[in-house]
Amino acid sequence: MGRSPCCEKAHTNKGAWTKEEDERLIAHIRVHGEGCWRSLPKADGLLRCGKSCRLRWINYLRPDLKRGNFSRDEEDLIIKLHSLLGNKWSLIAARLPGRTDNEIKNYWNTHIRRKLLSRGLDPAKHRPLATAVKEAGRRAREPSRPDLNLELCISPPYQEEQKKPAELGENMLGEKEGKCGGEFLRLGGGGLLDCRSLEGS
DNA sequence: AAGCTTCCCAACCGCAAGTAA
DNA sequence: CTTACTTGCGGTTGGGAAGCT
Repeated sequence: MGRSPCCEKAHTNKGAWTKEEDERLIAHIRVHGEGCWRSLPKADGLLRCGKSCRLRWINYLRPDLKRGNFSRDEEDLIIKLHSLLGNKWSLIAARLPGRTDNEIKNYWNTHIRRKLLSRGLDPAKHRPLATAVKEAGRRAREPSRPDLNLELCISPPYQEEQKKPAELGENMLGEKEGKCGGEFLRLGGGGLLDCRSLEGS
């Protein structure tokens, strides 16, 4: 695959976005919609590379973003999804409306990961650290095998076209607010981690 | 109050995948 | 089929805020 620099670095701003830049970006997307990130800055006179514009919009400016603290249910769901999907933050985010992959990744690294470690659990495998180490050794001796096809057991991600949870008084799992996504994930409480079990650590 | 440390999150970087020419 | 370009993803980092001494 060919690769090229995403932008002419000499002519672009870096670092924190100013209010004016935000407003320009929002105005542009209101008129033209999302997409064509590469040509967006040029079209709108923004001294930012397209990548940066896309990131700013997705992670911060999008109107449907929830922001604020993660609820216990969200945290629980993240742990469950992570145990199935691993570090596939975009897939996890697709199942948490209003949350971005970046936000979830940050939350995982700063909160959940630490909680799991302090309980002696391997955040990568969701198993006790000693077991995880043993298993790593055993796997090294075994022939490699493909991962489970998770798409088979996880329902499609939340999509904007679907009925909005707020309108239904339900979350994206089709459940009343306040429940985790066990059924949605076909987990059925099969012994996976529950964030509540980490409380008080 | 000042200096230091830790925490958190927005943003950057590099790579891979997708796709148009 | 190959190349060039764009988009999206995951890992990492910089710096401001908050907490501590």
